Amino acid sequence: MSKPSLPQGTRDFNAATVQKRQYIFQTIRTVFELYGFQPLETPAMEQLETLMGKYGEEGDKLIFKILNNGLDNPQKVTATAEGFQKILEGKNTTQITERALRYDLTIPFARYVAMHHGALTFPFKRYQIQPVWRADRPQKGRYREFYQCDADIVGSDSLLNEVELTAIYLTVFKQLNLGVEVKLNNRKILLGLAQVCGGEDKMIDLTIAIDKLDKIGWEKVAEELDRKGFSAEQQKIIQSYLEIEGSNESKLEQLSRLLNGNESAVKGIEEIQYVLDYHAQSGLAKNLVADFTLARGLNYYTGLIFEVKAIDAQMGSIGGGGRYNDLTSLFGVPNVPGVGISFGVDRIYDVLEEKNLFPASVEQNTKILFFNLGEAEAKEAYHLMETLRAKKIACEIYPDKSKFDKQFKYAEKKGIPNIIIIGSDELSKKECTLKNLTTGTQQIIPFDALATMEF
RNA sequence: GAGGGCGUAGCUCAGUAGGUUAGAGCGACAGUUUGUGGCACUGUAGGCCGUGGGUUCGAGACCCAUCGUUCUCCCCA
Repeated sequence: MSKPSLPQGTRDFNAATVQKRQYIFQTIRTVFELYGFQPLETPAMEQLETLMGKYGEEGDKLIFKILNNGLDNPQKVTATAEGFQKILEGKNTTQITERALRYDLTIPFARYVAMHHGALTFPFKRYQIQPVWRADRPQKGRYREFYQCDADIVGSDSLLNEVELTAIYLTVFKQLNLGVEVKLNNRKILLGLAQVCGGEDKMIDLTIAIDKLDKIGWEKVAEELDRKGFSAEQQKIIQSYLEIEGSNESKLEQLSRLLNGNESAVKGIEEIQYVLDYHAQSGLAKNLVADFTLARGLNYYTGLIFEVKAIDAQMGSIGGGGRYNDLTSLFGVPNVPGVGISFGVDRIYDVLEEKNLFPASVEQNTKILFFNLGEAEAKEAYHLMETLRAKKIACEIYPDKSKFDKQFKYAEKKGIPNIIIIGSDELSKKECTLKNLTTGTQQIIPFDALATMEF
């Protein structure tokens, strides 16, 4: 028997970690509900067909596929062999795999809306907090199993939704006490730029190239644009576009001048302006940054796009989202516009941990440990615990009659702040000795007085 | 998908140019102390040196593969 191990990129979470993660989940969940979103859960696995082709070529490769059962069935050897042949040719086949682990929460949500659109009340607002799986190579801030927390609104074109979703970002990170920048851009602006520089069909090439700006620098981006056939004049516009700096106000103005008159860009600028205006008074507005280099890989986005970056942290984006006009048409139900955001809990955790931003209070534990000094004493302690627990005071008794030393050390290790000693003396006087381990002080408390105390 | 670093006790790590029986600190356990912890002292346990193969008279050290981990690229949360 070899040593047990975990699959690559997966983790166990100990008590302290779970509590800190719950703190993040709870913060996000509470804010989602405060904005009128309701929960949804979908299965860990989906039909492979539901997921394939939705995340681009790279994405397809990163989907965890589930091997069909019964491939070794002698009656199916021919079909299985055929299936493997197709796999080797790079094709997918239900003969080998027909299910896969979900890759994100947005596509399963779109599938859900498509399946139930007749029964849902629109606008439909749902939030979803579940793990997703990607067959990516793990590294810092990247896992093969990680949680996303999504909130989406479908069935409404209103920009008020974008306003609310950005407000959710700002509120959650304020509550988590984490400094962030919520970047805003608009696919309509990128489309406008593409129209001005070489045509709509080059939009994808263009966005991929400019998305790399902060990584490889303008020189390399220009090289790539050259390869993709952008003229010197077009590159000059793109360069000016990327060099836009200043306040949000000033950036929008510069952009407006640069792409003068382009209908799509004008619309995109107005939409960003709309969201910024709504937040102008809030005090959190300073964290909203118009960033025209933001592209986002998923090409189902059609309007405003968002990305959240923690300030002063070596970590990729910790959240992202945007508007998609027609996601459910992938599943045969057209004309359901939507907009959504996502929080990457695992990365948020890593950043909060690195910056030491978890409040001490998240590590909830036992408040009182009753020492075990024998059968009769333990029984009395048990009755007292019932009273305390009814008052929601977490307490426990050391299960074995052991030396003081051992019981003290147990309390210490678990970080239990108080211990109660009931020995034969106390038992006969109907009182107990309460000791605070942090201060070292102790007092005698009558049994009936215990339940009225605060811990 | 491409490339690099690392993997020795529960934890953090030593282990020189391959050479007998693989070490330390912390932790755990026991005792000094059968109703008052944290300190100290004494002692004890704990290792298929990630796994499998190879080179060698001899491998924890070298080679190959594999798994895990970490970092970079790609892409992303």
